[in-house]
Amino acid sequence: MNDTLINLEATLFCGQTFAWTKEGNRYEAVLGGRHVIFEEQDFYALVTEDAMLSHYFDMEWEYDEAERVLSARDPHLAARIKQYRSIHILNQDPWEVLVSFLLSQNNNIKRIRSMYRSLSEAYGTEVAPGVFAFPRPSQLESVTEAEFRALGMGFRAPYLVSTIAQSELLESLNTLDYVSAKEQLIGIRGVGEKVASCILLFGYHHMEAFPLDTWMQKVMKKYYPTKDKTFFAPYAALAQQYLFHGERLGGRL
DNA sequence: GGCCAGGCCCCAG
DNA sequence: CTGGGGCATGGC
Repeated sequence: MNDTLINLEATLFCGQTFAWTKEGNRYEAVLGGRHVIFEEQDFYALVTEDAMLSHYFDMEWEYDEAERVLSARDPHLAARIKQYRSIHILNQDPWEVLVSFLLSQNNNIKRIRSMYRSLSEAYGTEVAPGVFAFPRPSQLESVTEAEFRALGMGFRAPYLVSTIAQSELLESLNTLDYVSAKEQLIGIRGVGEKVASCILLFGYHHMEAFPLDTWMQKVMKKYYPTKDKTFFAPYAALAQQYLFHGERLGGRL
């Protein structure tokens, strides 16, 4: 792990998590009820001695090899990888990912982050002055649809209510394969193909996932009109993250 | 001040 | 099974 590289800025703000803030070179979030705050230059020392964070930041996966394989396969992707290396896929709490991406539909990343914070401040545990954890299912089980609407959740409010009632389903997904787990998730109201893919990728590290949102559909049409996710196998998810992030921030190279 | 956003549900053909 | 309208809200 000593020379494992990570692009913290891109990893934490490429749309896979909505939990982090950055001021100057200081990163801050609440992970597993724990207030995590560090300066960029202290990151590698921190993850070396902290197993929970090392796992969260996915410091042991084969990013070097994956970046090499993907770069060799396609010049556009190679340019994106060079531009943003090394984005990691975080190991997040499936519950937070499920709710975050429920909120994501017909929405923008800025406002998803704001809604994530609203839920935390309204129902989560305060772990430090003014710093709130994302609420656990038990903290939301008696919240009504009207209360979620009053908090600005809009048409997603009923999805939140029914999802909270089904949250225990997440426990059973660890042992399922990708296809079976996705079937289970799509059974939840408000969870479709795309959101289920995101949950399985960001919450369960299924690196064969390939979420196709509006940005990725543009990318596929523009650069890969005759291809699909199999072109990027077995690293489809990582390719997707670079292509998505690059398209959002950089536009055409 | 319209337009649009990491979609999904629902209903018509 | 495929296509397209509707949906709450706020950032731009």
